[in-house]
Amino acid sequence: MKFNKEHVDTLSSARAGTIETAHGDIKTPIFMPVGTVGSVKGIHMKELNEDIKAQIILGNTYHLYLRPGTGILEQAGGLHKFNGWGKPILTDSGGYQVYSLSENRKLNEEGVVFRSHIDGSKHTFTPENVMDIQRKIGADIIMAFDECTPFPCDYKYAENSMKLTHKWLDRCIQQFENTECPYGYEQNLFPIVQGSVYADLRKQSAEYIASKNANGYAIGGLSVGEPVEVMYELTELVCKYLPTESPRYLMGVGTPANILECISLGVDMFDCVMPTRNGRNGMLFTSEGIINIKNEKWKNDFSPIDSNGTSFVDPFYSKAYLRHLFVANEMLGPMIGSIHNLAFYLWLVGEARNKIIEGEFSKWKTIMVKRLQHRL
RNA sequence: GGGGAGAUACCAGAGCGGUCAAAUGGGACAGACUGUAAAUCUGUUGGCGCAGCCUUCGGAGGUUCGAAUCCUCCUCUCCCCA
Repeated sequence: MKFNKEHVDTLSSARAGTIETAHGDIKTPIFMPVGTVGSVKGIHMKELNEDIKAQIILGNTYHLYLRPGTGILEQAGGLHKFNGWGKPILTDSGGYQVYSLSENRKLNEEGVVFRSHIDGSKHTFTPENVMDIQRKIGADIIMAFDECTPFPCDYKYAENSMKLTHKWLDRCIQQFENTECPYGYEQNLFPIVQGSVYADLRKQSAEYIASKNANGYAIGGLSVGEPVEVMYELTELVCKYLPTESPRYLMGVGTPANILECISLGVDMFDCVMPTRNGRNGMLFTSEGIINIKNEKWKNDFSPIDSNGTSFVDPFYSKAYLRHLFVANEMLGPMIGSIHNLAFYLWLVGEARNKIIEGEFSKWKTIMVKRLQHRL
């Protein structure tokens, strides 16, 4: 994998570049739609590709391991062939599930024992087998196994957790180097910075991770409930210690405004369930602000969802019609909401890239952030 | 014509002497959602000067310290038989 950093903003740390992978190039900054179980919920590959213009999507190790299982994925020839997405894929390691499914797991030095949320069966995840699973899934970018710390999190816990994540990283690297992709193309392992909300731990973690000479670096453990200002401060801090010549991935972020702010801090890659989950639940992100399409005020608004939108759904359906679909509990409503939001997110990062290249990013960002947060 | 059942908040429907401004669904309205256990979850849904008070359970009377709950009559609905 190669990262060509093409432009750097003069007034901020924003960068525009290209990541070259075995399944094609990714123009950064980029937003990656989340397809946990191998499916971006409610979205056809054709829409994802042609309409939303996604360049890379996510999958999840924990979920794909449980269902359909690595056996099926190997038989299929990897996730790309299984789900029909020929472009790059990134898989999360299950580190987020250590946090989100904390009720259903036991953590120790060796790894994590999960009690399956599907059938209650027990499954041990270690840095080694998480690498093996991600090899079999066959994603272009695979993530180190980490513990995403909760918020709030006391210093001692954060410190121990960070040290554990570092030890696990070394084991991940070891296993990664001793194995290869069963499908014959290149995979890349991204290490993850932890350290909760503590600046000294974050610095320590970033420096540790940066020493690993990886093809990309991720920032984890943020957007788990801490104030946004804290998230921005720590992202800024961590970016200072991560190599400038490699892509940086801020995991799980975020709102459109979060993304623009963090692009300006030097982040290149983002993923978040927000455009799909919130889109399914009737919350639309637009360049004019946020719409709750279920609200009564849209019932007789026959104007387009977004007349300047980039997806075919935007001028094609009216707000009144989309509201009707949600109120009537029609599955088309959540599908349109998801397509719109994803297309908007991809438009937003594409526009950010253009502005960086044009040297207009900082000015544009300031105006956009205000508009994006406005509630319509 | 004979016999039976019932009328409860926007709708359906519990409640069958006090702990009832009235369960539970649905609907309506609003909110939440950040590496997805989520087509999910939460709140509000008689009025007000709101830790209290006022007016509500088809209508009118009555019994009782106290009635959505018991009695009488009235109005209306549904079911069965002829």
